Amino acid sequence: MTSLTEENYLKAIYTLIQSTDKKASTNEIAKKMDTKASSVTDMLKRLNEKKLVDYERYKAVKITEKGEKVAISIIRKHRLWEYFLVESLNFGWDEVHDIAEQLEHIESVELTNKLDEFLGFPKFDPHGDPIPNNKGVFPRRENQKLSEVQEGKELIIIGVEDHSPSFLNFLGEMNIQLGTELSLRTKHQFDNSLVVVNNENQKFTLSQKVASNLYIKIKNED
Amino acid sequence: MTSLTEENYLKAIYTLIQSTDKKASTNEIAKKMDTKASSVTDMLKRLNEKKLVDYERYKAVKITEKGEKVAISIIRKHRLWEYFLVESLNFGWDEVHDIAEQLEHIESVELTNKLDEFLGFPKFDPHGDPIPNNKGVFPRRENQKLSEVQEGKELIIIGVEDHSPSFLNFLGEMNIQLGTELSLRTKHQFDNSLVVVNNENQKFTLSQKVASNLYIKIKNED
DNA sequence: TAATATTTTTAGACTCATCTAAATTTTTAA
DNA sequence: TTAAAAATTTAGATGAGTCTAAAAATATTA
Repeated sequence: MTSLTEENYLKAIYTLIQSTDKKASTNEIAKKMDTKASSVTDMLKRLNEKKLVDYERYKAVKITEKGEKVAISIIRKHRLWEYFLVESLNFGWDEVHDIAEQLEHIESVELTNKLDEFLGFPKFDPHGDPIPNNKGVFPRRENQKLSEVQEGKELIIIGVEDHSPSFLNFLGEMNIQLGTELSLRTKHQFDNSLVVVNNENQKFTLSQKVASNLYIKIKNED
Repeated sequence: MTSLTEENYLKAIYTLIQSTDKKASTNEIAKKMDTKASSVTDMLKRLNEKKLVDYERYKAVKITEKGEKVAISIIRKHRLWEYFLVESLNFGWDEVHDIAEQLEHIESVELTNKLDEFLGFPKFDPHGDPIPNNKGVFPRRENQKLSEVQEGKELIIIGVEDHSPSFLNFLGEMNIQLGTELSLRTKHQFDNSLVVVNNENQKFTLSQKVASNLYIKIKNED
């Protein structure tokens, strides 16, 4: 049995290890969980006891296979619920995070699988993040960012890195959503900002920061 | 802010007061919550502190208006989620209780209302229990039980009192579900068992205990 | 109404998850 | 390579929710 709090720690540790490297430090976890380092230490001892992480004091933690399974299950539930909230209940993609944070802890494998089926086995959530299947396998997603694209290319927005409402609202104002097609006109050397054109022939500039938060797929390239 | 545990106590107290009379005793609450009387006392003090119940020691508790609002909100969510699980996800009516017990604590008024809308504003859940609307008002339901019906009457099953999987499975074997129409042939004086006939002309006997767990509406009577 | 039974509450302890403040270990950099 | 800085852990406390065992209050019944 894993408690709600334990599940949240495991999710944090798992995503930290994914995004950075192979281990997560106490301080990193504390920052991500918005808690104190001493609380993290306490929890790491408990998770180690339960064989959900490999932990030795003063050394960064690794997640065990058992712990990884829990983390992936939470992520699966989170993303399926986000999909449900947006596609079935008509929430905006900027409104679903906090609700999904709660729903991800509902415990019932059958519920998760029936929800998955009801939704038509979606591969990506409303932010373009891959949804693991019931075996825990993630679908492959292109990991190229808009900031890495060459001038002249045509591309499609397939995901966002930053999930904050402020960023998502900003994209909304620019008429950018998943599936939006853009053509990259110019890359300014000076600040790495980009000039892009959309399907309605609207031209606008995106800062390096914005571009590095957008996952894209080059058009006609597979 | 009400915690998950506080919400469960309030729900228990509210339903006890509904079903019995005007007040709930410590022991009754303990039984319903499957916990010890001393734990109940502790919780009643806390709920009283928060003005969710009116409590004086050694006296049975009453729920306040504030507490009632919380309880009704939990019941609303529970029943809407049950409806969703059965109607959208194809769960059986005997499988949804435990999952709904978890989902009822998800905190988002907007979610509840959007779910309600998505489901088409259902008035009754899969067990025939009334679903309060977003103002907390319950739809009216006939409260007559099968055990109170006179011989010769035609009736429709509109609800069950006992929600246990064993009872619901038993009904399933008898081909009884919500909406099932029956005609009451005979009432045996000896043990108050009933002989009924369904639409397919199958005749069977129902014990007093079963009959007193079925809510019905007399056919052609409104 | 007094004795007994039942119900309810208190006292004290436990677990989970958290905190602050102080101590320890590791890392960095002079 | 040693001193300072940073990261991490320990010690001790707190709050929510629970428990057992004992005490107190209320209800029952002879």
